[in-house]
Amino acid sequence: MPFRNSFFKSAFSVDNVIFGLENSTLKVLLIKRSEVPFINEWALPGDLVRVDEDLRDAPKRILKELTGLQDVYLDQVHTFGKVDRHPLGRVITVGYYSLVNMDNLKPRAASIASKVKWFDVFELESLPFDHFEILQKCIRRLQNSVREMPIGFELLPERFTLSDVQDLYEAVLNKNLDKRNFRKKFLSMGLLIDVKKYQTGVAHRPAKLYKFETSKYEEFKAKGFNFEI
Amino acid sequence: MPFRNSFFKSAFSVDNVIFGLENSTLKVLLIKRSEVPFINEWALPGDLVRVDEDLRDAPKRILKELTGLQDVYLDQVHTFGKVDRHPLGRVITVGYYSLVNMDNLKPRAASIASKVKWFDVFELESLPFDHFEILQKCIRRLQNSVREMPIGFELLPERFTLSDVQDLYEAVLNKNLDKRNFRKKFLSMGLLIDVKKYQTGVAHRPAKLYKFETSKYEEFKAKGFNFEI
DNA sequence: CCAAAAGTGTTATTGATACACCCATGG
DNA sequence: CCATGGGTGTATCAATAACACTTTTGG
Repeated sequence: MPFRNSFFKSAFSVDNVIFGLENSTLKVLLIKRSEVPFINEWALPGDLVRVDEDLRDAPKRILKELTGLQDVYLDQVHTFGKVDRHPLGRVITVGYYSLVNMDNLKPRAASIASKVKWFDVFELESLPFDHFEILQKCIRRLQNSVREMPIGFELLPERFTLSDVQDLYEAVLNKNLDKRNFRKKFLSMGLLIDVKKYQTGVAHRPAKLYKFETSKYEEFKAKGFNFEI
Repeated sequence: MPFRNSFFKSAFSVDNVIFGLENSTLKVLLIKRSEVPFINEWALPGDLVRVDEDLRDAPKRILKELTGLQDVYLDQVHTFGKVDRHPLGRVITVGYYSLVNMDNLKPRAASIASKVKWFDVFELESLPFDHFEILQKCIRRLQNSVREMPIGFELLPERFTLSDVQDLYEAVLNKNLDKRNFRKKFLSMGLLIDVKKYQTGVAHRPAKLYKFETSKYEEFKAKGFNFEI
């Protein structure tokens, strides 16, 4: 590898932890690498930050390449900079996580990858580079965020039931929550709008459908809402 | 400036927000820059990360150069990467904050600075580069940390009174707290050891002295203690 | 009529807030 | 004896946690 000593002595990259929700399970989107090192292994999607590109635009670009999505929730989590974290040179990487709605989403292999695939977050046990550590930090950050603010609606379809929301919270926190307490608390926040419709075609009592009140959400975000579930 | 187009197309740096406490006021250590750009202006101490240096070691190095201190509390806060944040080239910077005990501490001008000086955190209104933004993020991080875990003992002398602790919290949070409630709550955590001594030479009833129980602290940190004041 | 998930209230416990006076010392 | 900060307890209110049964639909 001529890498370390040639054009590229040091560089910065971003790595993206893209979360989705499927069957009440928290998923993460990985790519099958088409480049050395770790070619053909499943890893976090990432790329070098271009010299004329704002740092924050790099994860946006990757997200758009892989999913076609723009304007998704995106949060910077931590920067990883061990000298030997990349076997081919000095690369400091900034870890971001984002939340996307998996409905109608067909991630496509982009230039950086030969394949993309969703994986169960809590079943992964290792990843190349320090990607496993990055993933763990992002999970913890997501869990903390979800506890203190009503985040994660990005993971739900446009109209959803209260049980969907609870499933989401249980998937993210990876634990069960009390139904009555959850509903009481969540409804009292006034973030949900009753759309006056019900589920159809389900083999049980159909649930009320809600949508999400964006304006209230922004208000809460602005003054740092304290949400503890 | 030949900077932008010559050896240095892009680089990463760290910037350090070093907090101290003096007269119940939260302070931050700034340096008077001895280099372009912004020569002779007061700014956060920072430096490029060396190619063979772990990211986390860079703020440690700076801290040691300026204060002689090692093993101080250090937390990575955020990475700043606007294309134009540095006028001479592309520099992405990682912001760290640390907490140091100002007693017996004589910060010295190091290679990066002609002078160093403590400033009142809440009186600063602007700084060069995006340092003001970095400072603000670090303040918020410190405030959140202090709210949810018993952090900040690094800012106190080895033996202190309960009022010292309250002063610390008030300085960090920049607001007044109820004395009885504070004491009740703080003592109930069991983090303080009564050293069975009292202040001397004060013109009022002398206060009990405490020291800090490190083992309990580590225990709390490990399981993510929930401290809300 | 059975299976499945939706929906609903009350009680007990815990934690948060608000608040005012006496105590020990130095000067 | 005065000024200064140290030290203490209670009552109210709000939030959290624990807990079980009825309802509506499809098959």
